[in-house]
Amino acid sequence: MKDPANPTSRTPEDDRLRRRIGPTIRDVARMANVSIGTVSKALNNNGSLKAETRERVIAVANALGFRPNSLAQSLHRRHSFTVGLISNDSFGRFTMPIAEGLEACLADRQIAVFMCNATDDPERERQHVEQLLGKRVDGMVITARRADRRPGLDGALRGLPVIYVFSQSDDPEAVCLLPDDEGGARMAVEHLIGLGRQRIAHITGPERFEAVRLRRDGYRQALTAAGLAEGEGYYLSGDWSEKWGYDAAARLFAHGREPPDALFCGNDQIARGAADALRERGIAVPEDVAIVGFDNWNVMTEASRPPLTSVDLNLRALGREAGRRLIAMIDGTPMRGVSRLPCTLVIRESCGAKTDTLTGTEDYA
Amino acid sequence: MKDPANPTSRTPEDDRLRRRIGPTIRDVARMANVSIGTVSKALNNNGSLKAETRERVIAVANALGFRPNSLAQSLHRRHSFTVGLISNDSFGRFTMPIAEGLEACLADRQIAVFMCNATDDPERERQHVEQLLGKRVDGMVITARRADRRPGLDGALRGLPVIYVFSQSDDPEAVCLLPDDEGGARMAVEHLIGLGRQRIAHITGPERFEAVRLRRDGYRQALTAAGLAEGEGYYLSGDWSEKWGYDAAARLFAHGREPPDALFCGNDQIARGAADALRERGIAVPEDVAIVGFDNWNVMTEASRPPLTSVDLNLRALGREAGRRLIAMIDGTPMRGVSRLPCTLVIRESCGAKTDTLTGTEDYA
DNA sequence: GCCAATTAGGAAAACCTTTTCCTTAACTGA
DNA sequence: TCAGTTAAGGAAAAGGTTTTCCTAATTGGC
Repeated sequence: MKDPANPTSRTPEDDRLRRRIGPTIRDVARMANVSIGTVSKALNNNGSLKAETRERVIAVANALGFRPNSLAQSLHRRHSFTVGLISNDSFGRFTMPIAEGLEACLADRQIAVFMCNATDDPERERQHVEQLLGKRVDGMVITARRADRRPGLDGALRGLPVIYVFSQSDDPEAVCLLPDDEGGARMAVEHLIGLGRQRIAHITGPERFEAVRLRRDGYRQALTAAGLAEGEGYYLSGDWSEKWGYDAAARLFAHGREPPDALFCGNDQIARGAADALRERGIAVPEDVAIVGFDNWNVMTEASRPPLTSVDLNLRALGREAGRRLIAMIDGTPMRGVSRLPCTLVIRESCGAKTDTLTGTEDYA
Repeated sequence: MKDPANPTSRTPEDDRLRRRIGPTIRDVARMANVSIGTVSKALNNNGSLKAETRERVIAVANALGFRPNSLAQSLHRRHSFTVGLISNDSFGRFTMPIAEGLEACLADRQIAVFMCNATDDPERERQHVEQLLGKRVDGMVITARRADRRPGLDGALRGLPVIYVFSQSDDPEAVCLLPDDEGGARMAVEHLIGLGRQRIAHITGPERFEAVRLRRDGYRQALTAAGLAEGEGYYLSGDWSEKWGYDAAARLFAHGREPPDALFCGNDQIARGAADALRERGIAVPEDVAIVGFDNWNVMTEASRPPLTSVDLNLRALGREAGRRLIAMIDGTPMRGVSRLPCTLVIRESCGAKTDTLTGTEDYA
């Protein structure tokens, strides 16, 4: 049904197509009476074109609502301006702030983020990696893998920039970004010592978490540095729940022997549970016992009575930094090894100091 | 520096390139001694090829680790197998389960999800939409916009499938998917009535939220249907915090007049605050007063004493359904209007019934 | 008024696949 | 043996853009 009088006129059916798909660079070229190469040059501000031509082309492109096809651009440029984020906690409480920081950083550079949830299932992870590689992502971020470090994804992604955030890899060459749990704990306990506390107990989560071990180490370092002894039975490892905090505190204060004058807790839920236990026993917080939590999860810190002093992992900052490093790697800067970013101590009422915010010092491992 | 004896041999420098970028269909074709068309046919299982050829090509492709370039495929197929998700609560507590459900549904169909955070800023939203359109997404999901409905994004995305989840649009044609707040509230209150409660109060969040108004309506419908009157001062609107729940409960039970025998709360934080207030007054839950919360946020429901019965919004299911509908729209099925998905009542100890899970009936508006 | 140098813009290859159409060869049946 | 099918696979266009190379036109210098 082609019009033999005008063989180039694919306008009728063409137009209908375009309406669904948007105008292409050819449409702009035709309207502006130039070649498609010229349009490209005008829009990307290179080549040598008369100013008038450039402006005219741009005007036509705007009038038509032309939007360059990123897929075609990527195909040619060998960069997709796209990265993948593989989460393992089902987009949980930890992945969210990381994703937010990452996305904010990358969005500034016009890089979009594919979000995938692998739920710690190696097979799903593999599928996602496969898909992302097919889509030619420029880089990849892996977050919140479980304690048990799995072999890297190294096989498939030869040379592709990858960064593990809040998560580790077996590969010593891998780039990992983590919060400085040890430093954060040390800071919290030093703060308590600075407030005159001498008998500081530590109630925390399951030891299979590296974070638990690191926070414990930080706790002990601070005690040792101040010449304080760790009281008998003052280190209590359980699960991450309020109930455990409540029970552990009850245990600490039920004994006949001298009770602690401060509790450093492995997370805010534990801290809140402990605070509840003390309140029910008529032990005043912070007067009799100071409490410091970990995570600075405002749902907990603010609802706790009194509001909790807590260590913030700065996950948003972690995400942003991951974005920066990934961009650097994509731009060719070589990177390797594990870095830890400082935590921040957010002071509220439960420790007896005046409200403040203290940030740890950088401590790259 | 071309080898005149073998003009097609781009192997030396070519190979180095390939190593970074991976083999292309040409490499497979060359290795298998067939044309690229044949490779394509072999891998996509169409065209007419001898079984032996097909297998040989596939074997070569595997050996080379060939991974088709999605960008090139999309360019040709006019489908990118990609959708955009624009969140407005900074990947908050509500977006995440929705995203999880959506991703799970779409991943089954090999569709990847771009996640963008607009933080309720129209300008950022516009930028993200622009970027996504450039990337030629097949569809778009908008979540968790604020109460104040903003004009649709309708201008730019002529004809692109868009679905609003947990969020509304001015455009009456827009496809919206929401939880059935009203039905969920009705179910909760009917459940309390069924347990013999007669004086049921409702402590809830700020009235500017449509969810608050709908839950209140459901509450009143259930009372009316059972021939019960709403007690004087039994409806209390405040903020979403534990503190408000605590204060409101204190107010309800401090008065000289007859106290409620059940509390239906607008969210779990309020419910937990109320439970704390009652416990401190020596009022037994659920014996003296039954409590039902809303959101079924396990951090709250499980830490509350006793554990909270609560209405689950089924956000994961909402996300999955959004995925299904988006796929349908992409496949050409026309859709419009607002749908609401049923909530589920998760029964724990705070209401005095035996542990159970009840799902509301479908109720499409 | 002529040659060289510069400028403006076009043509076409390249990026990687898919798909349509076409050619060749082998096979079928008479 | 020959015409007519069918099977197998190749060639090339298409998809939308960027970039390199090239041509034509303009300018400047003498």
